Amino acid sequence: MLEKTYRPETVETRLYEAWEQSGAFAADPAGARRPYTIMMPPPNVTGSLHMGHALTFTLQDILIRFERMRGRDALWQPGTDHAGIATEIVVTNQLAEEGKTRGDLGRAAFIERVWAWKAESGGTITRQLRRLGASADWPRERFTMDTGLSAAVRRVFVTLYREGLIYRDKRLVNWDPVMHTVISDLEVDNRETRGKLWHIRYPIEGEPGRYLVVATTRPETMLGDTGVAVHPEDARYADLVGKTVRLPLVGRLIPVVADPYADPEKGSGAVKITPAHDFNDFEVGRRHGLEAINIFDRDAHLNDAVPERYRGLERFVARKKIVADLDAAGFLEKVEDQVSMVPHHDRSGEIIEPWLTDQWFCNAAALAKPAIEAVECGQTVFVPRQWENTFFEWLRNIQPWCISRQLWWGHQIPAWYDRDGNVFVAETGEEAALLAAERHGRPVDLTQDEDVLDTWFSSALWPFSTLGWPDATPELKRYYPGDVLVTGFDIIFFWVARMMMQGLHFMGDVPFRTVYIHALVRDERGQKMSKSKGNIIDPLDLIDRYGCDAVRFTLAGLASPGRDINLSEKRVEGGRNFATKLWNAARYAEINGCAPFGNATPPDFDPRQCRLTVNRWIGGATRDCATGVTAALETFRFDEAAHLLYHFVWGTFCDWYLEFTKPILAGDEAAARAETQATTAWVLARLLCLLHPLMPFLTEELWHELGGAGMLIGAAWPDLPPDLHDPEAAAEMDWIVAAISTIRAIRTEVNVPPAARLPLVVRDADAAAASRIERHREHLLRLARLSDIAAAGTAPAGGLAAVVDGATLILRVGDVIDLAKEKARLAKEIGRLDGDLRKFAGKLANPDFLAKAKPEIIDEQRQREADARRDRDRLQAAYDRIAAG
RNA sequence: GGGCGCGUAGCUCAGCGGGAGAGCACUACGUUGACAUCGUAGGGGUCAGAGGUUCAAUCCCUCUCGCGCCCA
Repeated sequence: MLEKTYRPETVETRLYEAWEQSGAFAADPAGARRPYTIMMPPPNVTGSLHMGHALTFTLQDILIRFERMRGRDALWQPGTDHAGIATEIVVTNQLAEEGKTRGDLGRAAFIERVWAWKAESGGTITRQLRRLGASADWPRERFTMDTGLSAAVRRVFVTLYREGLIYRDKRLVNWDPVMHTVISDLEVDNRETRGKLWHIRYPIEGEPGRYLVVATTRPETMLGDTGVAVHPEDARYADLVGKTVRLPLVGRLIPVVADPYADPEKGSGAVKITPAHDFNDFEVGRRHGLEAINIFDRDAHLNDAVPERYRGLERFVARKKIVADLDAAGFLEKVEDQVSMVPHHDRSGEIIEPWLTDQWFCNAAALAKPAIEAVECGQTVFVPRQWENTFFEWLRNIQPWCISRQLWWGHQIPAWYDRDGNVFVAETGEEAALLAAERHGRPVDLTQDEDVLDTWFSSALWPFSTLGWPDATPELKRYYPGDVLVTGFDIIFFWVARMMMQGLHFMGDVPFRTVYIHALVRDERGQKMSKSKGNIIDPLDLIDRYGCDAVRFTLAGLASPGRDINLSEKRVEGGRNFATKLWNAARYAEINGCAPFGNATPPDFDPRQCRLTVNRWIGGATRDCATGVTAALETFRFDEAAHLLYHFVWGTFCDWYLEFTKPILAGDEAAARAETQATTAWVLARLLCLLHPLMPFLTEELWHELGGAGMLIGAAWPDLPPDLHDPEAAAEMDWIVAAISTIRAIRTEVNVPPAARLPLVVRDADAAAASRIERHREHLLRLARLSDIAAAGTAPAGGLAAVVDGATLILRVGDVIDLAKEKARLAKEIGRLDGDLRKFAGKLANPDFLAKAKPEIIDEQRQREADARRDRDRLQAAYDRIAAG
């Protein structure tokens, strides 16, 4: 027999191993089933599972298990990402603790060290995914720096280079002066920072004593100024355009130009132009032919392009000195406090320095066009749809993508240089050597580009590189494009857009048909989880304490579209309680001979053949539930699926069906008992199937315990016939539920002790109500705690009246009844109905309503009006009887 | 500044043109061999505000206020 409560810790590991070892997660490329593919977004190889992972992988696993049960050949392609910068930072920090630097080791030793770290910690995240129940096809696990995937990276790089879509260029880039690497625009985090606005006087050449005041948040870059801009329509400065000013501290003459970039409202309205150290200034400089003078070295220390006294100073040290010097020389007009956006590296936290360097770029605009079109014409659809705007917005304004990084951990760029700096791009060094030899007419020495590629360059290829591309593998043919990509909105730009671009370019088709964007997981008060706030909820800790299924069910239930998830432990407790509820229902079924595939259950049982109304009713209700859950999962409404199941299991199956059928199971009518056992077993088996994608462990365990054949993970998804639904049975049982609920409510209202059994008198029952009462007499007696049910033509004394569709129910409570209180209770109810009746009357008397509303709506209103009137009249009669008595 | 989203019960959220819902919390009472991780019942809301469209608005449109996020 099942234990009293479900103990996840005794079940989860055992079942997961059983699934994995049986090959239940494996795709079947050679089979005949239609494929269903989800590419797992590869987590960082050295990372560990956080709440966001728990959400995204739970949702993916739900879809995979659902479609697998629906008969699809499900491939959930797992793997991990080398996460260039993130991993390099981790290992560099480890070295720092040993008092060493990356440079002390040298490139080869450093990379070896990272591989060692990967070997040590790389299994963590995949072990944690297993704890979450993720049914990924593990033997197909890939890593972005695998041999195969690295070859794909080189093939893509070389191809795009030859197509002119990858090129080398000298541009202003985002430079991290501590890590000494460039990063892409997306990796820049603009943070609001309190700073100052310095107003500096630039003397106008040829007009002694006159100054042009410029306002800047970065006075130290003035050493690289090559112009000053004012707005073309700014009358204050109109006469200065075309003149020159003499740069303080430097002495260089620089022109005043008219450019709309200068905002007359901001600061003094005049801005210094430093083309080599500001992205906007770079553009202004280009428009006006201004020189770009680079004043920083790779450490953001001032270089030889500045006056000698400032050379070698770190940028913020230089700032202080320059401000002091300007002040001393009378060039500083004023200083204001100002909050401005300062670019930081999102990983290292360092302040970014815009810096002119040679880097590799990818022509993202060219690749973006097909990606935009594919979403425009619906080849790929975002769910929720509104994220398409975000996608379009970014792709339509996309800038060249800087793909080179001055790191060691990653895919080294397949470009080689000869001594003259000529570049040879090829998939291998040998090939590059051949190209060089051809060019020079003899073999020459080459050195490979030191840089590596942006991590996202390889992730962008994930949907096809994991399937064996560039080889034409059967997997590639079969599983590309994937069906759904499940991910968070924060990587639409980083990853989704780039997979779209590369997929379309190299595979000629989108990488996935649907992109399901889920929300962020926040804490219970809606705050973002972070280490510094100390509000992190660890999914593994939750799994330990509440069980994996409770966590999964909770997350699914909270996954409403377009809304962030505020997770509280109370919710998970609710999920755990639900698991216990289901467990106990199954336990009850087992005790009563209703195990799904036990001896009591004929294998050819068809619930449509049931004779008892209660069994016909639950069969139909199960069908309705299954239909709803299927529709919900098909449309990514995980919340709806969870809620439907919760309410059906708890509110319908446990609260009513199991209660209704207890007397049958305990009774001695063999046929009725057998039918009920079979029905209970049948419903329970379907419920285990329907719940399995959300709660895989609990359902699998129950499946086994109750004698299910094979493994539930491989069972078929319930596809129930429409004629299971029996409207008459549903109406009848709904009536009984309403009658019982009504009687219970009255009892509570007048404080009848729960244990007391009271007689019920039924008055003025119509034929349907009378027969329902007769057929379900036992249910009413037991669940409403009645001693007797009698029909009466006359009103009994001392009764509490209530109306249930077609009958007046009078609960006899004897002499204890307080007549005044009862009159008040009835009057209140009558008053409520009168209010409803006024509303209906108003509507039904409105000619516009009758003329314009849909006929079925009018009928419905009429029916409701009639029902309300009838109920009101019955209550009024009861009231009158008391008043008369 | 541009864009997206959100204000519904004490809290967290569904619903999104015709009867205001769930979970949790709260109150009262607990009975029947699945379950106290439970049962039964109850209280609690001018659906942010103001206009408009409509026979009908929590739902559609406009504006206002408040909050969040993304991009500049």
